Amino acid sequence: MDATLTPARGDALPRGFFARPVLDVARDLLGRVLRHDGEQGPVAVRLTEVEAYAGEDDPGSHAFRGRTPRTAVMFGEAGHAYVYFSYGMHWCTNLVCGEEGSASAVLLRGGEVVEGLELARSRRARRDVDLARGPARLAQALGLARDQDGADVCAGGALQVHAGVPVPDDAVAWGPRVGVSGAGALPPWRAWVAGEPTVSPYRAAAPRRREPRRPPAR
DNA sequence: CCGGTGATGGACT
DNA sequence: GTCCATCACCGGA
Repeated sequence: MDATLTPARGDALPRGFFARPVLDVARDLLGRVLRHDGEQGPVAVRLTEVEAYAGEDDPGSHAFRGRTPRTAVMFGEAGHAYVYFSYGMHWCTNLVCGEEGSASAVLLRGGEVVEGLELARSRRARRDVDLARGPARLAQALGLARDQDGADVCAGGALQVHAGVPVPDDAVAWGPRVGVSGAGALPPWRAWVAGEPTVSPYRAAAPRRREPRRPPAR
């Protein structure tokens, strides 16, 4: 094989990569390339921002209240995608980690489109740097939705994580999680590549203001 | 640049 | 009925 034919992509990461402690996987996912070969064509994203969720003991995790039909994938084998629907219009993508049953996962929060730029552009967004900036836009750029929930990324299927270029420790930044109430009480489990423009802006989890219900106008 | 807020549907209590 | 692991758009400075 001529390795120079796909110099930047590398082999798909094996299941053993994901079947490790979630913080290790989160850190090591930075710089890797998530590729989805969908019906409309391939799009690949170099991951620049991720967030770790520890499972049933983690108040911020969907697994916190135990196994439900929606979260069943999280309780399964590492190396599968957990894709969930949020706010009535967005899809977000996680990769299940650790030992089976640990329900730990890494939320993919941001990346840089490195393949399929035209297709990603056609799926909306204004500036290229925003195409996969934020978990919902990342999923949208790649064309990930309900169909990919539970997909095995280690089985040679349409969704794979390629080796990419690992990021050295001194280029990895850590900070509080985004959009999770009580995130400050937890260790900083969000990791990103320092200085990358594709990292989503940090916003403190502002408690939703509760407005007293008023009767509908008119 | 910043903060406020509406859109919109499913999971869960 | 309430709560979202969000985003885009708007108006103000």
